[in-house]
Amino acid sequence: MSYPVFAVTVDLVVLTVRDGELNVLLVQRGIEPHLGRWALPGGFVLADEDLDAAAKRELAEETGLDGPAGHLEQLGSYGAPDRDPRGRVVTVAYLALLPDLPTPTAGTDAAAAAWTPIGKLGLAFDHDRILADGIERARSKLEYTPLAAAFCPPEFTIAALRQVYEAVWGEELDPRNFHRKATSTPGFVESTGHSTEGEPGRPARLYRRGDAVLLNPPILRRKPNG
Amino acid sequence: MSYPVFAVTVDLVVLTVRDGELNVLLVQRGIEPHLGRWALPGGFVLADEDLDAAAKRELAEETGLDGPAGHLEQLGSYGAPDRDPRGRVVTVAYLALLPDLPTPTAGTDAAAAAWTPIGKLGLAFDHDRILADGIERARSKLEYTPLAAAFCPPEFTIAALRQVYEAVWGEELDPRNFHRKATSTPGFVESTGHSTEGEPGRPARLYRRGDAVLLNPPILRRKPNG
DNA sequence: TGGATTATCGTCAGAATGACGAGAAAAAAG
DNA sequence: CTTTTTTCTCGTCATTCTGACGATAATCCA
Repeated sequence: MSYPVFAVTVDLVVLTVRDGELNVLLVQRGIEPHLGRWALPGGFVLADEDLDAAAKRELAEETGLDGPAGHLEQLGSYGAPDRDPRGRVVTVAYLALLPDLPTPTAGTDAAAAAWTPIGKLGLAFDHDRILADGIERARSKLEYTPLAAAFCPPEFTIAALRQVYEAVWGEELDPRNFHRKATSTPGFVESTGHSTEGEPGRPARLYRRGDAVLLNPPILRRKPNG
Repeated sequence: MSYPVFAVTVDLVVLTVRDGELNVLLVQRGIEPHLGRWALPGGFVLADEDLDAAAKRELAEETGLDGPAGHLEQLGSYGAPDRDPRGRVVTVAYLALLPDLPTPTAGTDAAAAAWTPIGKLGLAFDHDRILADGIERARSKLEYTPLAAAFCPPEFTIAALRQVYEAVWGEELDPRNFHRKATSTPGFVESTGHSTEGEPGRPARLYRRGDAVLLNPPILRRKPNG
């Protein structure tokens, strides 16, 4: 039996919140095809490597991060026959949610790497589509899971958590109602006993991520469909 | 530049509700590897074929169905290096939700095809895992989307819709509260004006699927985490 | 004709939500 | 040092949503 031959890559939608805005990690391509254009970071899956392992490896290469911080999950696969001029390439996209980090270093095959606010970006390949799918996944996951904390450092205030929601959803939330909701949903956050110091305003209690996997009840956006 | 070579397959988790139970479409393998064992239907992606097109083609081959009935979406990709003894094979799994259909015919490479109630199945390859992921996706999608109607014929009663929820979730729902919820959630179902005839009990009004993409508010399971 | 069965509507208490007032605790300004 | 500003935290209240369940309607079946 014979069957067609493919190359398999992983591409990463790495999101973070900087200055109250949702940002994505992009690299400027240093090789053909699409040389010089901006694209999602990624690369080929190695001969003896699992897909998840390839995604973790690429994430570590691009961000220097390889601890358990943040969140990484598979987003979906994209395999249109003409999506890569080099031939038949299927890419498995992953979504990563990370706390704010220093500007990353450009990896091999990349001329530059940068955090970029989301918007109309004109990326290489089908990466605009993949990015849009990743953003929608992140918006939706914030409703039903405690993953907003993946955007925060290990200890964070309720206000910081709320600003994550506001940045990802592009929607303002009432601080008082959000505070009630975050602290009363079981397993969302747990108090550390510490507080902020030196910031303007009343000091805020610091929390860490709770052990819930799903938020019950969820925190719903006002208009999931627009 | 050189990079590893892969084969790419699509595998289908085809679910339906039969006799109040959630069933999955399985095929008995007619070729090596795993000859004679039960597995999810699937096959290789063709040389000039998109992933979604391959999934649609396989679904049509296995069920004879190719209209817009039911629902088909990508579930996820699985690519552990040792998941197929023939070599490096990445499979893109799809989830299909269909109304109850006659028993399907076995396709090529399959000795038999059958609807099977879900449970501990011992499938070939990593298909137990893929099936479990598909079932969990279906359970979750019923909470937030109107996709339960994909399990029903074009016109259906509220009771039939409720029985879909009960079969997929394995949980009984109060008929009166479910009726209120289904008919009051905007875009979930719309009345056709017809009613059932010849069934025991009071005739039930028939509905068709509404135009909503998301249920707002959602219909939540009692214990999403177990 | 009467009972069984299922659909549909209604009621009521408790939970969750949205809108907003008000006090607490700090830094910043005068 | 006092006042103002800022932000956090708690509380109130009306509205909506949910779960539990009673009651009636409309058919089939014996």
